[in-house]
Amino acid sequence: MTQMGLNDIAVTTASDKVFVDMRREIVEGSIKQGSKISEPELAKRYGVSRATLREALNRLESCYLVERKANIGCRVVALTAERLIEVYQVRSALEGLACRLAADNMEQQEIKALKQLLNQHLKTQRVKEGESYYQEAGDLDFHYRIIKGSKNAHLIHLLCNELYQLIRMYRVQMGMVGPRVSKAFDEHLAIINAIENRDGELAEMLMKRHISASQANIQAKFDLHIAQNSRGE
Amino acid sequence: MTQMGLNDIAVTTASDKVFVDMRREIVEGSIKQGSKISEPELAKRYGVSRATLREALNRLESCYLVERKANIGCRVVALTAERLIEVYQVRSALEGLACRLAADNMEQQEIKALKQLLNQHLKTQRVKEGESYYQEAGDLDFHYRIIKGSKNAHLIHLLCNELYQLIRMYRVQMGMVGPRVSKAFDEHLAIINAIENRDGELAEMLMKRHISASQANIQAKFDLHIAQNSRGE
DNA sequence: AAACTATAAATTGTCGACAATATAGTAATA
DNA sequence: TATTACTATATTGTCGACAATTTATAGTTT
Repeated sequence: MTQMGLNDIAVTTASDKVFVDMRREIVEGSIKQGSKISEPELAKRYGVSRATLREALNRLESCYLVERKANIGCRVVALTAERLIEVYQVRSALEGLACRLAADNMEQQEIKALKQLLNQHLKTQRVKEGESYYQEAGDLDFHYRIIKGSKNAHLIHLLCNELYQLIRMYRVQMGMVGPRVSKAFDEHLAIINAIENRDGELAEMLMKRHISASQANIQAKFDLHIAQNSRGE
Repeated sequence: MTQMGLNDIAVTTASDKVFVDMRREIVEGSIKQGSKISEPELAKRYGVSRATLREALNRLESCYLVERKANIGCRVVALTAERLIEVYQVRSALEGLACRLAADNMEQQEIKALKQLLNQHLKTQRVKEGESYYQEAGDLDFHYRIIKGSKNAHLIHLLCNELYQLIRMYRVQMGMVGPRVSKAFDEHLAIINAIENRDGELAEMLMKRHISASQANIQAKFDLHIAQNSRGE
């Protein structure tokens, strides 16, 4: 289950590769948030020309991981509490929509498969208590499947390709591991049940709540981080 | 009121200019929807190098006006009925959110100014009956102000910079002039009233309906177009 | 005649170098 | 000492050329 479903882009060209690599490094924090990006330096580091690197930077900008200013340059996005709220407001609206559409458009078979996946998560999770990378991947996978179930290509692109890396970045860098696993599991279950009953309205509401809970969870970690850092730690 | 509020980007660099020019040509249809984009040809036409043109193409891709495939090239987006539905589902969710947030976050002064703008539209519209370019610009302006009133930077970017050009493209190329002006005006009025009363829930609902009506309106023109074209016209 | 193969042309991807702009450092002035 | 003006350095923007890939063409085979 390595990076499963994360982004099924065929990596053909050199700039594709640089894009995928940099994206991982930014999300995971090896390229630090808020840091300036030097084109000559990174081009050398990845062994490509500046043109190729810039192509990758453009795509990173498209998924909100870097910000660009003309004649000034590129910066890795800074994870602030304000931005977290903004992004989650958008995410909630969009995934709520996706979930409502999924209730109408998911095939019976897709629903069944997703329920099986949930059961499987339950097992693995119980076994690998504490180590929640599986949960991280599993949670993502769950959301991905529902989004795809909406059958709205534009929405799928918006969430899976553009927005999700930034959300992942928050989760990874805030160290989202842990205690929400079982609760999140129950919420997932309720959502898929609503979808199975073709109750779009309920599915949308449940998804929005689920995302709100997730946001609150990250927010708490965030405030903790801030407190630690302001203490000069 | 020329292109007012459309996109307040400072056009400094050469690729900026090419981006803005091409965007206009695509939206207005002088570069035809669905057509292949030849980099050498367009670079010559705009008098820039391919590198500069490609930079512009990347940005056009970010606002959904062209689609790119590795080693194959760039195509102008094709306006299909399916895509219209998809885009408007997303737009409805996002602008609904924006409207709800605006009810909380718009300054009293902004609300007042927007009401004045509406009154002004009413006058000009009555005078210039039929010629609805003003309405087109006015409608956009109304939506822009509410979106900005949400004070959610991510949402503002998503709608104003990324999504709106594609929506404009549908409206312009479907020849959206006309009979919906007075109805739309009343809907605008109801929305701003809800915002003034700080009733976010109602404001969101009204905005979603307003957008649904707009969609239905475009859809009708679209079906007409299809019918005409299939008759070999 | 249709379908497959091989070659030629054209298009996109990538590179290194130069031009334009911004930043850092230094000297001069109040 | 603080501030401005200027110079030098570094960074980004743009260009033209080459490499890799795709598309079009011609030729061959069944």
